Amino acid sequence: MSFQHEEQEFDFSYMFEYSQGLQNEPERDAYSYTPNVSLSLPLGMGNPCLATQYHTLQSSPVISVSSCHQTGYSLQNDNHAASGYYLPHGLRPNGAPALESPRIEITAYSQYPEDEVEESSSEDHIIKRGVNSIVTLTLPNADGYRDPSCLSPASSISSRSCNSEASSYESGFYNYDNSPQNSPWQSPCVSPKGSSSLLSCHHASGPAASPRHSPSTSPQIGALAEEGWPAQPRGSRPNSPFCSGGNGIGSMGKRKYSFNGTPYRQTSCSPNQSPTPSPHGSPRVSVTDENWLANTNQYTNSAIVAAINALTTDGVVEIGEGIPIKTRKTMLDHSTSMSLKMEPAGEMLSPDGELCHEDYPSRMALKKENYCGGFLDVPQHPYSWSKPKPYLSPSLPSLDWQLPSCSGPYNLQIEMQPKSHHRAHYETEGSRGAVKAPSGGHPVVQLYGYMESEPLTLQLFIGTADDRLLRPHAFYQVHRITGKTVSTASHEVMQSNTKVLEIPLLPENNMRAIIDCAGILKLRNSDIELRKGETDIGRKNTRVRLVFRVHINQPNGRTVSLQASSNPIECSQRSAQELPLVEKQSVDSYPATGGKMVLLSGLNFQPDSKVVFVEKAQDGHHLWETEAKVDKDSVKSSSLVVEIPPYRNQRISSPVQVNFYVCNGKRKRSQCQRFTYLPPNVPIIKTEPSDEYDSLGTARLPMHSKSYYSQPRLTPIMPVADPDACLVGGYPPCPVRHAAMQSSSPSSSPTLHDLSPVAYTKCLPNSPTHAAPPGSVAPPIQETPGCASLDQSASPDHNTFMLHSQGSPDHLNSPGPHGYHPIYANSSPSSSPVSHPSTPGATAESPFVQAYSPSQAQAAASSASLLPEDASPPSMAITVKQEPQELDQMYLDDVNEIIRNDLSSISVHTHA
DNA sequence: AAACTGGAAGCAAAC
DNA sequence: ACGTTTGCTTCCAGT
Repeated sequence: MSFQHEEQEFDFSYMFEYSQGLQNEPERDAYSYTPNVSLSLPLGMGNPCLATQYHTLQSSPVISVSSCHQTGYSLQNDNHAASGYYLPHGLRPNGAPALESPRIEITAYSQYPEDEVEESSSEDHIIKRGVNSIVTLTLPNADGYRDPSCLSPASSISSRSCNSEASSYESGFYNYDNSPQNSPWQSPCVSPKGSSSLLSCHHASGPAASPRHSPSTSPQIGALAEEGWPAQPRGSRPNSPFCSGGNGIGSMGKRKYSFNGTPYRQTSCSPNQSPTPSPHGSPRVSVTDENWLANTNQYTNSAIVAAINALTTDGVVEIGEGIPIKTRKTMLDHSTSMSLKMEPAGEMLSPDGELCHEDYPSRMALKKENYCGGFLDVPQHPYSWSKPKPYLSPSLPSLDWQLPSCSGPYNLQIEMQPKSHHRAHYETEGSRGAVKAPSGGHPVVQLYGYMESEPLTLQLFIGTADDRLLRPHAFYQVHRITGKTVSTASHEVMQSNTKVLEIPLLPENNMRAIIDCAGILKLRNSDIELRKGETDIGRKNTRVRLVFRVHINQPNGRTVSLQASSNPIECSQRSAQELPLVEKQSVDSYPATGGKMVLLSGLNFQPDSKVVFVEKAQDGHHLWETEAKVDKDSVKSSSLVVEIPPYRNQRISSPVQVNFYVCNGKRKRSQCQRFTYLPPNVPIIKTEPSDEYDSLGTARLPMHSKSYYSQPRLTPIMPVADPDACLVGGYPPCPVRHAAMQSSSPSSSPTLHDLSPVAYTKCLPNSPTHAAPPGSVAPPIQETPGCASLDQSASPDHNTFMLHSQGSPDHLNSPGPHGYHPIYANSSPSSSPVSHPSTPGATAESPFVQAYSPSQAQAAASSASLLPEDASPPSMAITVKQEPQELDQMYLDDVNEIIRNDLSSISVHTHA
């Protein structure tokens, strides 16, 4: 943490630079995006909102943001769409799109002195900022895979950074954390100089920034300058943008010698980067008033941006026009700034910096256009990818935004989930091939409900699989696979330092794509950790998810963006070989009396494997832990039968969500799997037998498709239901389809986020569907309506709590609405799973919908706020960290433990 | 020959 | 402070 100061300073410098750059950039605007962008809206509309927000924000950024959004929404014709986005975003207090927020801030600063900004609460200023900020977004960053600026620098909380984060959470900031990437807060907060903090987010694009940094910075800069680090060709060792070279934490020592040994590295890197290792996280913790202000500002900006995005996404044209050209330009610039990694495949950078593929099918070109245009609402013109196009319009939702998997008639589903393990390759290695499906084939993604003849572009990026909100993974990048064996065309683009693979979704193929062109690249931890603003730690952070997105332009000019994330994928060699993995469980819930045998299917089970049920408080403390009885005789490497232990309290009046994991040794634990204890009188959820079950040959327990990773279907806790749905713009959530695999779960459920569940819960009750079965393989689970709702409600523990507590009531409450979104948003990630509507068209409104229906943004908001209370008032008190529900806990656990320790909170251990 | 794969050595961080 | 364990990267070699 000592570094913080440095960082802050750096940030400052960055800001400086950035702002300058921005200003200079005016030219770029090239495209005015469309009306959509027009974010104007917000502005326009916004004034009121903004102003309000602004104030609000200061107090609680989150809230204010929400409100804005809502307001915006309400204003808009379609609230839905907007809402959708918001919801997802919601989490981020920043709400806003993480990425954006940072950018915004920067701009603002540049134009407006910090002082002014902070001081002035006037709407005008705000507005301006918003605008500026937008512009800012465009900032070129070059850093490689992850944009410091945009992405959450600190974003990922993971680990240690968590500490700080944790604290932040407590402080109520945690929301931000949620949106790690985005959250401008992260780094910004830290800096004492509040404003500066904002800056911090951005990476140093320029050397200038570096000055402050320790000398070491240079490397980064250099790297950035060169290419954003990703650019390097495989063969050559790319240095990661941040070379570890040496110093700092990042250096971690490892491979310092690399010099000798590995020529690659360092070379490019400047030896000195001192990255300020300290994760920004600390900053959060240390939020001071000043910081707060700064944050607030950011926040505000973020909020605005978010709102804008939302609107934009929706395609609200009206708004768009208001936006200054400049802004747009900036945006463009930004795109330009984006570094694309060139691949042999023939991709070309357009002058703009955009990546173009030669080989990409013409259709794709069209799509792309749509893609770009769509967001922007720019009239679509067919263009070839080769054309330099402004990269994503600002309107596109940030990659760390939580989006629903279904909206209205559309439903984006992962029909075939990827295998739970895929050894990622380092840049120093050759490709290790495309991610495969358990069957030997490849993951399959399909968009249901799309009847147009226009091809669409399916985006794919590597997301996190921890308990926090889904966001681009800092340590992994999707890698485009080409060759004879690859049947799917694709092309890469960089979006906010995250490589995104774009794959055509063709009507002739029923909008179905076989993902045989996506591998996973592992970036050196030291390189990433050195990045400025990066708070995530790479160690043991080896689980990822494939995140798919599709943006559908609507006749009304709006764009519906859907997202589906896969089950978690373990990417480390070792883990894949040693860690137990639970893919399915025959029973998701059972009365507190326990006693029922549950069949677990998965990998790496051993005769001495133990199954441990645990219940944790929101703050991560163990409330209860007991080892279940394993039927040693039936243990197979792929299956294991355990007896559900009785819950510690036989008198529970509502479902209680707990977790369990398989343990092969001290540090060899599977991710936590969810399990719900039901009150004696509650009907048990009915599960359907799974195919696998038979295959296992083991007990005849029906298997739930759940995988650890998979979203919890049943579990109320999980955001499963798709928050997404709620989120989705414009359309009511789709009935869940459950395809199995779906990604569902957004594993993302970040600790913080878990909140969503609450909202979730409420929504869900009605919809029976949410539970999503695991992948295609598993049959959907049948839930009893009652049960489902119950579960969710039950879960209040986690879900609900998280939200409240974390956010600190204030957030949520204050603006009312906001709380909402954030929550949902959070959940959404995970939710995705839930959301899949089985039938594309199905319209059944999900509870969410009702609750959130866009039009009623406010209502929703209010409701949202209400929900939490209802759901789990108690939880409110609780705090902070959520436990990862589904996702990978292994790693997370470690991280969480660290955090806990830091927090020094008292833990109660109850051992059964 | 190139792209995958599987395995493991070597080193540093975490225990 | 020291030894052991764990995890990360890089290499090597086989398919």
